[in-house]
Amino acid sequence: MTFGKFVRSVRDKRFKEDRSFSVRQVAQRIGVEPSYLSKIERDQVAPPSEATIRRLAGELGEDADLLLAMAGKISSDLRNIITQRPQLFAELLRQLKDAPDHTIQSVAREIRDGDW
Amino acid sequence: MTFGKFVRSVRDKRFKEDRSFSVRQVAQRIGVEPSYLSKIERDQVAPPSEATIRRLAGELGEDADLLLAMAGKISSDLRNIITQRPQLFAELLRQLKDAPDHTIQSVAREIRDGDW
DNA sequence: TGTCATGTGTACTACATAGTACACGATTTC
DNA sequence: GAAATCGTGTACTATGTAGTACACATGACA
Repeated sequence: MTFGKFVRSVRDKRFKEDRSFSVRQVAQRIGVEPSYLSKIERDQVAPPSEATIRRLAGELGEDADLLLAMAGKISSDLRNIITQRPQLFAELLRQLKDAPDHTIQSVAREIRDGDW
Repeated sequence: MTFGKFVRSVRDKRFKEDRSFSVRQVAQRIGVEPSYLSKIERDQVAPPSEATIRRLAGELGEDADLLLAMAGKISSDLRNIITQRPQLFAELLRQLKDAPDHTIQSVAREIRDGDW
């Protein structure tokens, strides 16, 4: 599923129950031209900037990290975390590349619970 | 330390013992114009592309992830790892943001040793 | 049946990215 | 002291990013 198709499918769903989720009105609320949002949803142009993706995610009630990932981007706060200690995080991420989801989850949970 | 100053300091050190580490010769080996490398080293232009940074790191014997981080970039393979499972890795990284180095290291080691 | 909102096509723009090409004066080397 | 090598200044370019502005045809609806 491309970025555009996903956004369109989500907005369409919202639109069915709330007429304020038209291309025009959503575009206005997130601060872009309707024709631009239309092109984005049909993958006629590349996904928008991180800031615009965030506003779109907020408006549609979707996870910003997920939308950013679909756009091939990484949240700038995550980039900052990594660039602070690049070698450490590079090694960790490469180790976790093929780890099952539950492994990553339990590592995160154990860190959060302070078991380290 | 900026990207440019760091590159210059490393290349200068190599140059002292090996005359083939001049701006001109390094530039030629990594496939860019000498004037461009000169500008990079004096921070007169933004750091080069990921591909060029990788060639430069290889040539200078420095860690590519470190040089990329100094350029404010993230290795594309790491970006791929994250965008495959954005929510999972986003949570993990935010948990690890303020963790001490040894915590991140021991997590990586335990994953590698299969203790999960 | 006229008006109103809808989605979209076309044309254009400003700024960033990632460099090249070439000339110049200074320094080194033979 | 001529030739080669050095670093750098200036000018230019192609492509990508992130959009705007406006017109148009279509369909809803009152």
